Amino acid sequence: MPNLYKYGKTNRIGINYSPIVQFWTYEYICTMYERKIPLSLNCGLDLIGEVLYGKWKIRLLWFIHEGYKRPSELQRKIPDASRRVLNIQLKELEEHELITKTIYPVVPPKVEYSLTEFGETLIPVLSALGQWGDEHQERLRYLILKRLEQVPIDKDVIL
Amino acid sequence: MPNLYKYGKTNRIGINYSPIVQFWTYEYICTMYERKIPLSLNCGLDLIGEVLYGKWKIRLLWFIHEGYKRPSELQRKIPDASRRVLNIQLKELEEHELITKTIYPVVPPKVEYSLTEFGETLIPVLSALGQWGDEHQERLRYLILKRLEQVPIDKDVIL
DNA sequence: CCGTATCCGACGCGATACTG
DNA sequence: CAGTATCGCGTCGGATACGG
Repeated sequence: MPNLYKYGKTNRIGINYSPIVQFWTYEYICTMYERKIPLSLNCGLDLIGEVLYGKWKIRLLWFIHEGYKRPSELQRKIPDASRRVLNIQLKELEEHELITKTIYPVVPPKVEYSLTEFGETLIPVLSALGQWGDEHQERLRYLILKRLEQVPIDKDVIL
Repeated sequence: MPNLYKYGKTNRIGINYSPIVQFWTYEYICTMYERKIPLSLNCGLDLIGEVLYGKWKIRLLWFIHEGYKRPSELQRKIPDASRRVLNIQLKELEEHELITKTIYPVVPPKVEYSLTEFGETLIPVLSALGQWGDEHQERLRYLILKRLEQVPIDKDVIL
């Protein structure tokens, strides 16, 4: 969970670009729930981060958007994710109302996911992200791989 | 080779959405390095996810963009992040060539960060993200908080 | 003012096995 | 085909303390 935070007032990311931001920090609410580290939901970037957080979520959204709706299809598309995690993240997406799940009462079981309208609104945003990545892919790949070579040993790992 | 990445990172962002995607997947290369779970750098979303990954990076980028350049300023802006993590993430941003660091040889020490041109290109994208979050903030807050109430106890945590 | 080191808790997620 | 349970590893990041 990314959202462990307890920061508050000054640190809304969106400061300039988003006058909409409000000040009655959710910190307050969250501490009431005794979460050790409260969420910060003060600005748009925090919020979207909350919803997209998860290793496979964006992938899932995109594939569903592309028409791969059944769990087995998704699994085939994302073979590196375990069934367990896929289910967990799909459920989260569902709870965030970005997708809906339809269970057909047939044998063998059949399940289909699809984007909600709300989910659809996210697609252009994801596109924008991906576009930036695509535009700079050469450079990014180079930089990322270079970094990995430099730091082959994790600093936190005791040898 | 130490086994970092044995269990991939939790990317906030990552997906194969793009037709540009190439198939000589980096997965391949990565497995050659004996990483158990390869990085996926196949598409723009994967790449951008790699670069933005980190709890405070987006915030850092934004604040630097806004003109808060010195470590102490940034720290004040993000009081919940420890100095350690801030430095780590700043260094990563630097290695990814999104920001530059200038050290002035004076006493007391003075350091300044600023966005590179490359880093600047990321700003509109972040704006887009934040904008979506802002537009739907009511709903998002509601949904996120609702979910948290439902699952107050993490399933994986042993009590 | 600036940076880094060590310790450690939280939790995401992979592996595997089992049910309907 | 779809879903869940249990287990344990690994990584991020917080707390604190020290050195320049």
